[in-house]
Amino acid sequence: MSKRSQLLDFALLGLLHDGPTHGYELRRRLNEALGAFRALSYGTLYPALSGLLERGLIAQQAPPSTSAAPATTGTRSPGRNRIVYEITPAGKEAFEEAARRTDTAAYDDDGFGVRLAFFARTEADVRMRILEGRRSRVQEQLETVRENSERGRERLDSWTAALQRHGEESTEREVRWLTELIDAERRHPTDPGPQP
Amino acid sequence: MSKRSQLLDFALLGLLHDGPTHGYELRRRLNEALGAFRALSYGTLYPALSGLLERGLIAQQAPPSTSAAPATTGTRSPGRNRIVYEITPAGKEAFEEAARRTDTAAYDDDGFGVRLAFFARTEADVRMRILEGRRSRVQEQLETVRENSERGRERLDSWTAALQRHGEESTEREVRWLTELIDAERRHPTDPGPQP
DNA sequence: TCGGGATGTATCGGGGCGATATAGCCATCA
DNA sequence: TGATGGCTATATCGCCCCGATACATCCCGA
Repeated sequence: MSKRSQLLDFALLGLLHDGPTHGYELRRRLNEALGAFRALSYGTLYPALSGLLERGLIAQQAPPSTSAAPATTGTRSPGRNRIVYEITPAGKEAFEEAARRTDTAAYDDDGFGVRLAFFARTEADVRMRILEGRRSRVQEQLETVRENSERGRERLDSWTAALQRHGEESTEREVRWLTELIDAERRHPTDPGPQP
Repeated sequence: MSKRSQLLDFALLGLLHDGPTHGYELRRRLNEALGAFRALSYGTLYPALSGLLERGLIAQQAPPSTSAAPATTGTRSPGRNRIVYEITPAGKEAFEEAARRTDTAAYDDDGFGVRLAFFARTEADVRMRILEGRRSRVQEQLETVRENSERGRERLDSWTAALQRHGEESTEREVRWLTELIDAERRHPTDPGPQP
């Protein structure tokens, strides 16, 4: 179980927390929420769902037409054959527990976006720790980038320099953005934000 | 041969075009040039070098101490045993040819940074096509992101909205940055930039 | 002179991604 | 009506990338 797949499990459980849906819709929702940051491919989605199913964190509802025994995922024929999944109590528990964690995985490029997307279900103090952790992480990256561009200052041509400057400015922007989020959070410490 | 590894080959050949070096240094240089955009891991670097070696695009110089026959890469013992690579004529040719291409791979997230890093060895008209191709690609992404955030406007909480807004603004910034590069290129059409 | 940190090459397993196959649903139009 | 094509939907497979790890050497300071 890699960090990445843990993250994916978290995201899927979070989406199913809002109600039962099928795989295709889960992908659509996740890509909609994460937008420009991350996309999810089918080659990742369905194995992840199988894993969650095996561990009993989600369950599939009875298929509408086929009244026979719910076929194994493996023997099931592909095609437009909707399989609606729902979260189990164990799944809810796993999600709540994961939402309370503040691992370094919550700060890195892949992790932070997903965690932020489920902030509405995250406690206020955990939110603050994640935001601050992410900010210091990005600041570290900024320093590394600056050292790099300093070292190669003389050697690099104008286009490479432009690339580095753009990267540097983007990183600076992310720090400012995070600071704004943190300040807003401080002003309204327990505001869970507008929820559906 | 995937798009990605083609790109990596291009980058390695470009670096070796400046003179012979060893693997570790190649990795350092590439990460220095691409900075915040892309990192290169060892698990990717050495197989790529082996591939280039097999295809005769690069060659390894005789090791300094071991006077015996140059051992196969496989049987070679690890450790601090510098292997200096140099580009071959066939390698130079392959690089020049790749530098002339304007595939869609030159516009995507991974590809564009690498191509830009070697603009000094790219002809002016090819540079312009790549810059404009990249810009229209990013503009497409921007529209997709906007459609997404439009669709989920009512449903999403404030943090997810903040994430999307940040992504949207970052994409807008990239478009402006590319426009600046294009304008500068138009003003000085044949300026190859400051070279070492 | 001894130890630790930077330098350096190499491999391995896990798993994500893109492509592809399959196929039901639905609108359009001759 | 039936043929076509595009969207929805599940599923799998191979390529190859990444992170971790191992191993080995160099260099510097205490």
